[in-house]
Amino acid sequence: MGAQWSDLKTVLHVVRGGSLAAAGAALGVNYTTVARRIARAERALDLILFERLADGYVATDAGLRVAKQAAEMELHELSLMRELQGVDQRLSGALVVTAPQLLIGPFIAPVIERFVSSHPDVNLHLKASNEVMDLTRREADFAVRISASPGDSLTGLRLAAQDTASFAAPQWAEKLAQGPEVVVDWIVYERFAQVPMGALETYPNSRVVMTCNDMAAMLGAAVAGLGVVRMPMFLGRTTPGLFQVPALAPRSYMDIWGVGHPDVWPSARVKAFRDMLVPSFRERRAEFVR
Amino acid sequence: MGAQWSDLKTVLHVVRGGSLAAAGAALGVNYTTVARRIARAERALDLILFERLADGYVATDAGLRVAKQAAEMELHELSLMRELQGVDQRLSGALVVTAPQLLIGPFIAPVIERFVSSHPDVNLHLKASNEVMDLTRREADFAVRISASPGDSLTGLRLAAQDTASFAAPQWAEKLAQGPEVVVDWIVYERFAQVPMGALETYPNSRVVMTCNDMAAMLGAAVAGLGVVRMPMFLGRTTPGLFQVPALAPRSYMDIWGVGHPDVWPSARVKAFRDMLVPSFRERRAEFVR
DNA sequence: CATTAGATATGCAATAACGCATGTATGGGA
DNA sequence: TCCCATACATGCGTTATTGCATATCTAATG
Repeated sequence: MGAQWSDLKTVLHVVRGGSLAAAGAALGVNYTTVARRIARAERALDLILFERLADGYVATDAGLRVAKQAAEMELHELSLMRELQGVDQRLSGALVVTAPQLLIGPFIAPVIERFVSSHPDVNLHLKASNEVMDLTRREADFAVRISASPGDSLTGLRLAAQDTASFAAPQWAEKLAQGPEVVVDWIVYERFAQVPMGALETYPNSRVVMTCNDMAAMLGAAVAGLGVVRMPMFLGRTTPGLFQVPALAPRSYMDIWGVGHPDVWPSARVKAFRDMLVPSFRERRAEFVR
Repeated sequence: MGAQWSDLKTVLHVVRGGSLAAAGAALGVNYTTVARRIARAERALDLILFERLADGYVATDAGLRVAKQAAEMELHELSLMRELQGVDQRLSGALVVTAPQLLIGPFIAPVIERFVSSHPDVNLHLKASNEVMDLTRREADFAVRISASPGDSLTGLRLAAQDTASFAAPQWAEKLAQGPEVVVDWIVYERFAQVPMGALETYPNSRVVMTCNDMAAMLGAAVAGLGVVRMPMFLGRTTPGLFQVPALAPRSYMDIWGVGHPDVWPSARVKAFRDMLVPSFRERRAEFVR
C-alpha cells in the first residue's frame, strides 16, 4: 500500500530541485533512477505526484504533500545524524572541519598537523570555504567563522578578536610617506566597490583601482604592487611581501569564532579538535589585533 | 555518509520486533535481507547498532537512537498516508472498512451490497474483526465500533443506541415461565465469567454453564438450547432460533459508532460509505432498542 | 547427554534496480 | 531558421539486492 521511504525522499528532492537531473545529483544517482522511483511511488500510492510538462516535472498537490512530510522525515534524519556524531566518544572516524581559506594556512594548518598526528585514527576532512556550511545538515562538524556572533542556533566560542588595517607592497609605504596629497590606489572587495570608510580623510585622493571577488587574488595583486588593500591584521602580517601602511587607521573587525551544532558539540572528536584549536588561537591572540 | 531511509526503517522494526525474523515479517521481506540491511546501515554510519547475542539482536545505545528517530519519521509517513487518503476525492481505489463480525451480516452487508454496486470502481475491503484496528496506521479507513464513545482522537458519529437482553432457544421460554425457582443456565462471555448482573434477582438459581471467548460460538450454543445468553437486542432478534426471555431485564448498552481518523474522514470514498451507512442505521434504529 | 526450537550466518541463483547510451521534444539565442 | 542547451523517455547490459536452502550456534528440555 504505502511507498518506500527512499521513494518519498526522492519525491522530496524532485520537488526541491525542480528536475529529475537536479534530484539525481542531490541523491547521487542517475536521473533515470529518479524517474523510475517517482513512477514506482505513483504506482504504490495510486496517485499522480508530478505533471510531466515539456520543461520538467511539476508537482501536483499530492506531490507537494508527499514532499512536505518527507521534509519532516528528513529533519529527523538530520537530527539523528547529528545526535549520533554528538554522542560518539571515539577518537576515530570522520571529522569535518570548515574554515575560511585564508585563515587555514597561517593558523589552522599548524593545529591540524598536530591534531592528525595526535589522533591518527580520526579521518579529518578540511573544507576550505568562505561559504557558510550548514551545520544542521552536518555539512561540517565544526566551523571556524569570521562573524559578529556565533549566530543562529549554534554553540560557539570566540577564538580571537581582530582588527583590520591597510596593507600594501613596500613601494606604497614610500609613496604614502610623501604626504596626504598622493593618489592612493585601492583594491577593494567586490560587494563594497568603493574606497574604505575613513580612507578619504587621511588621503583625499584615494581611488578604487580594482574590485575583486576573491581575497586571495586581492592579496596577489597587492603583493604585485597594484594598490592598497584593507584586510584583517593577521592576513597582512602573514603574507610575505605585504606591509602595513598608514592609508587607513586600524579598526576593529568581526571576531573569529569556532562554532558547532549543539548536538554535535559534545562529540569526542570535535572536543579534541577544539582543545587544540583554542589554546593555539589564545597564544597567538596578539597577531590579530593592532 | 548517512544511511538509506529504508535501512533506518529496518532498524526500527528490528528494535520493535526484537529479532530479524519478526522485523522481516513486519516489512514483508526475508529476514536475511533484514540482517544485510542492518549490516549495511552499520557500515554507512560506522557504528554498531546491535549486539549479536545468541538469542537475537539487542540494540546498542546508537541502535536505539536510530530507532527513535526512525519512529518519528514513521509518524510522518503515517500522517502522509492518511492525508493522501483524506484529500482524495475520487470514487475509485481502495477503501478499508472494519466492523464487528456479528454486526456485518444483518446490518453492514446490505449497505455494502448497495455501496459496491453504486461505486464499482471502489475496491472495498471489509475487515471483520472484533479487535480494534489502528486507524492512525490506516489499518482501516472507517470503523464500526461498539463503544461508549468514539474514543481517542477519532472523529465519529453515533449510528445507533442499543440495549441488551437475554435470549435463548424456545424451550427456555417455557422453562423460565415455571417460576423464579428454576435453574437458569447462563452462557457468558469469557472475561466476565459470572452470571450477568441482575440475573440473580429474578432467578436466584442462575448459574454459569459455560464461558466462551467467541460470541458466534455462544450464539450457536444458545440456539442448541444449552442456555441463556445476554446479548445486544439486534443480535438476538436477527438470530433464527433465538427468542428474548425474561431471565434478565433489558438494559442499555454501549452505542454503535462509525468512526474514522480526522485526516481520512473527508475522503470521498469514506464520505460515500458514511452517506449510505448512516441512513441505513437510522431507518432500522428500532431494532437495537427494547 | 542428546534433542529440539529459535535465532542468526553464508553460498548461490534469480530478480530487481541501476547507469549509460541513444532518441525525442521544447524553448531560447544567433 | 538553425543550432544548442535543457529536460525527459527508452532499451540494454551490468551491478546490487533479494530469497532460498543450508549450516551454525545457544538455551531449554527430556
